[in-house]
Amino acid sequence: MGMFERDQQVFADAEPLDDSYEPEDIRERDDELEKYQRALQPIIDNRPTSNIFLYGKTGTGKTVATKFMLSHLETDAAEYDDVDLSTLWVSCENLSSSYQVAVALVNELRRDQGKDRISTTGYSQQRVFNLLYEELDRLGGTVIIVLDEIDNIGHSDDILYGLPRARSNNYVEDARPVIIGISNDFQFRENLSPKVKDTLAEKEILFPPYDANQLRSILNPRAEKAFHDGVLEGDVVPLCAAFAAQDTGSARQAIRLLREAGEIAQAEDAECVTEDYVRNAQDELEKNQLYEGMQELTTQGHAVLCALAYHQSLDEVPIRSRDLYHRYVKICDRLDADSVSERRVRDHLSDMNMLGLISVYERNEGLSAGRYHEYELDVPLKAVLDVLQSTNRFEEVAGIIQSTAEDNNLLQADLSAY
DNA sequence: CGTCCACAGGAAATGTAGGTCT
DNA sequence: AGACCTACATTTCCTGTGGACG
Repeated sequence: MGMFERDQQVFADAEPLDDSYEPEDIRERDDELEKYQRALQPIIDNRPTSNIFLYGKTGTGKTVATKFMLSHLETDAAEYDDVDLSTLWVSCENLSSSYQVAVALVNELRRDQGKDRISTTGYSQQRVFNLLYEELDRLGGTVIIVLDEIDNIGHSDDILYGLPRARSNNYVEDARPVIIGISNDFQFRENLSPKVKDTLAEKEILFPPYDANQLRSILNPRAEKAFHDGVLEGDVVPLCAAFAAQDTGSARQAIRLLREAGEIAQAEDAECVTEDYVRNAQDELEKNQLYEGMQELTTQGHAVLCALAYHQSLDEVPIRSRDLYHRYVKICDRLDADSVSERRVRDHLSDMNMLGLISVYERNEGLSAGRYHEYELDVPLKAVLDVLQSTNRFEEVAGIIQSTAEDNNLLQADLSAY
């Protein structure tokens, strides 16, 4: 008997629970899709088309709706000889500036030609823009440019200024760029420079978070395909929907939860997926997220975390940033590592707060002691120490902290909670 | 009601490491 | 080789601010 056997007790076909799955119809987004369609209609009519911006948190259907609309648009456009349409999709997930987006666009446009990809540094911005206009012109016709997760470029929004004007400024002659921007961040709109704002936000479509009912309606058809009949207990889908709704309202989160619950059930050779598996899945996913968050910190981040863990092990929390900084410097000295400025440590602390690793309390004692923040771990000390101990550099220090914590009986409660 | 503490956090400068072009 | 480009972490400099105190 092999170590790996095919085991299909629970899943019939896990694909509908995959992140990349594209359902053939989109549920609970009728109004948004209708708006979207109206915004794209001029392309078929060969009329000038506004740029479109989609806003909404992750997992609210922006990307999936766009893929859906574009694939319909492409098939329908093919029916008309005088409509020349191409689409271009760039995810800005790892692109932090207009420059990088422009490079990515050029490389995407060059992909099917034999031409070389261009490098991500070295050229001047104008040069990259010129290359981009050149490629666009060669393509010609209406070119839909989807910039997914565009908020990643932050304040550097030159490309959003340049592209929409490329035609009116005669940078391109044969191409009509239409930009579809997708943003997870509401505030992105506010932070755009004014000259960009009015051109770009011509048509805006808002994707609000899903509520529990909507999530159920999204999950049900997928669940039906993914699992064998009768495997899912009645409460499972509603519970996944409820967890995701009260947390983020994200369909992605709800789907992951459902899949994880199924995987746990399958791993345990269970006959059916019960509510308990959903709860386990929720814990498991949360735990993974925190572990990953901690592991991906830089050495400096680890040192800051280590300093906080030290104070936690002495039960000296919450601790104000000044004292934490002193401890951090001592730890760096001991590890023979460079230490960074207090300002930079504040940034690391703020990052870790965003990740949900630590909690911040604002204190204010007026003119006697001023304003300051106090910090404490928001994850079990044991979990932090595990990560640090698996990081060469911190192995020894983490060991010392662990024994201190044991002396003070500060680890037991953690283990049961984790 | 204004003052003023001690830091939070914004903005810009700096340094180092990548690259292209002529 | 030297001029000139961006990226990214960090430093430097600074303005903003909530509430206890007077």
